[in-house]
Order: sequence, then C-alpha cells, then structure tokens
Amino acid sequence: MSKNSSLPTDAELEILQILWDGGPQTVRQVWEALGSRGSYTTTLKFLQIMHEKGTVRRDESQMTHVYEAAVEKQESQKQLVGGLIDRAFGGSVSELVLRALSAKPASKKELDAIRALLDQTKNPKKGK
Amino acid sequence: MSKNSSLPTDAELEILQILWDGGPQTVRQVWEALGSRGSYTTTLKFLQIMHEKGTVRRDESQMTHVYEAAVEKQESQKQLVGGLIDRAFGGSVSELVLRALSAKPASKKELDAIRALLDQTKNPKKGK
DNA sequence: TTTAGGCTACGAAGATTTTCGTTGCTTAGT
DNA sequence: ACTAAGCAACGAAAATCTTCGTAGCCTAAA
Repeated sequence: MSKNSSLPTDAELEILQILWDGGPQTVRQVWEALGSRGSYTTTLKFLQIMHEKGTVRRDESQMTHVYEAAVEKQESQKQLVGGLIDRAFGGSVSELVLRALSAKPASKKELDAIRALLDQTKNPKKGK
Repeated sequence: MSKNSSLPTDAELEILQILWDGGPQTVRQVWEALGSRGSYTTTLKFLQIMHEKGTVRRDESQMTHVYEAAVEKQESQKQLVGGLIDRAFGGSVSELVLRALSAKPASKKELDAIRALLDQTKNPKKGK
C-alpha cells in the first residue's frame, strides 16, 4: 500500500474535475455535467472503476449512490504537473512556465498573480 | 483539415526526449539511452511506429537507420502543457504555475529566470 | 398487483498502447 | 564460402483504457 496511486486517465480526470467543482453528485448529475456525452452506463462504469481504485468515495445509503472525489485536487494537480515536468521538460520548472505562457497567453492580472506567487514562495533551497 | 496530430504517448515522449537531447541516433543508441530497459525490439518498434506517424524522420541510406525527431520540442511541449492546463487546471495558467512550484521547488536561480520571463512577456509586441 | 422507469452490477467488445519473439537479410570475420 | 552477429520488419500477445448492452433490483404510480 504505497501512497503511489497511478495518475487518473483522461476520462477519469474529466470526471474528477466535475466532482471537484460541483461537489458530491449522483451518476446522473455527473453524466449531465458531461453534456450527456456517451452512454449513461459509461459514466457509471467510470465511477465504479474509480471507486475500486479509491479515486472517489460513494455514499451507498440510498439506492441512488452519491459520489465525491476521494483525492485532493491540489495533490492530483501536483502529481500531474510534476509528471509532465519530468516527462517532457527534463525537470525544469522554468521551461514549463515558458511553454505554458506561450500555450495560453496570460492576462496582466494573471501575470501579477504569478509574480505574487513567486514572491510568496519561501526560499526553499539555496540556489547554488 | 486540422493540423491536429495526436499527442505522443508516454513511451513515445520518452524517446522523443532522447532524440531532442542527443540528436540523430540509431535504434541501439536510443535503446542504450533508455538504460537498455525492455527489449531492443521494443524500442525499434516504437521508432517504427513513430516513423509511420511522422513523429520522427529516419535516414535509411545505411543499413543501420538513423532516427531524429521530426516534431519540434517547443511545439510538442506547448501542446502538452496546453492540454494539461485545459484538462486539469480549468484553463488557468497561474494555477498550473502554483502547482508546478509545489511539485518541484525551484532554486533561486530558477525563480529569477521565471521572473525575467514574466517581465519579457509583459510587452510582447515590442522588438528591442 | 402489475408495470414502467430509474438504478447498480456485470461482462464483454473495441480501441489503443506496450511488449517481445521470430524471421530473414546483410555484413564482417574466418 | 560459411558462420556469427547485428539489424529491420512483422505479427501478435499482453496490458490498458473506453464504451455500451443487458440483466436484475427496487419503488412509485396505476
């Protein structure tokens, strides 16, 4: 039982987003949030798989089960971006930021937010 | 016709990194750069698949083919990070940066590099 | 009580990704 | 010329991921 749970697949991530944003929901609600794409049972299946994997929790006290995310949004995001940094950026955070900005040009507001973030970052490690 | 070439899979990306970093290489060299993980033919197969997809080019003038990346590192990185921003961060660049920093604490040097980057981004239209 | 509708569970097909064994060709060394 | 080593091609198995049909259960309405 390591804490190393494999990363969510694309379809799982899409559902996780819905649960993170909208809180606990029934299968039908999730399916509708998905724009009723695909079959209802497909969504159900994913939720069941995610439940097996421990990615979501569910309340089974009612016949209509209610699902909620069991993994933290922050933690998942961290793992996802961390993986990408390793897998595609040779470990360089600044490279990632560079590409991120070219992929999604940020507004002035966003840029300021990022700056604030940098200033707030505690001196984690001495630059050598 | 969209230019939408599907993103590289994990295994493909790992190989791309090697080619981006080390330039044109033979199958054997790539395989060794991989730490000789898996079978030699597995690496060969990936290179062949990537060749079919147009992800890599190859020089077949010699019996031992030499492969090189056919997609730009920058462009691929951009697509990958752009996808992640949409898929996991609701489109927010600053959220991504926030998580990136928590996943891989940056050195002072890196932080400065990012700041410089931001300043540069601020007035993008101006040539210098 | 019968029936229609909503729900879970199950199984399996399809699609994609990853892995490797085998075959046959080419070349260097004997 | 013969053999051993290295190489590309191929096919297919194995592992995942995605999708959906069907069966069976429960409940409310008629």
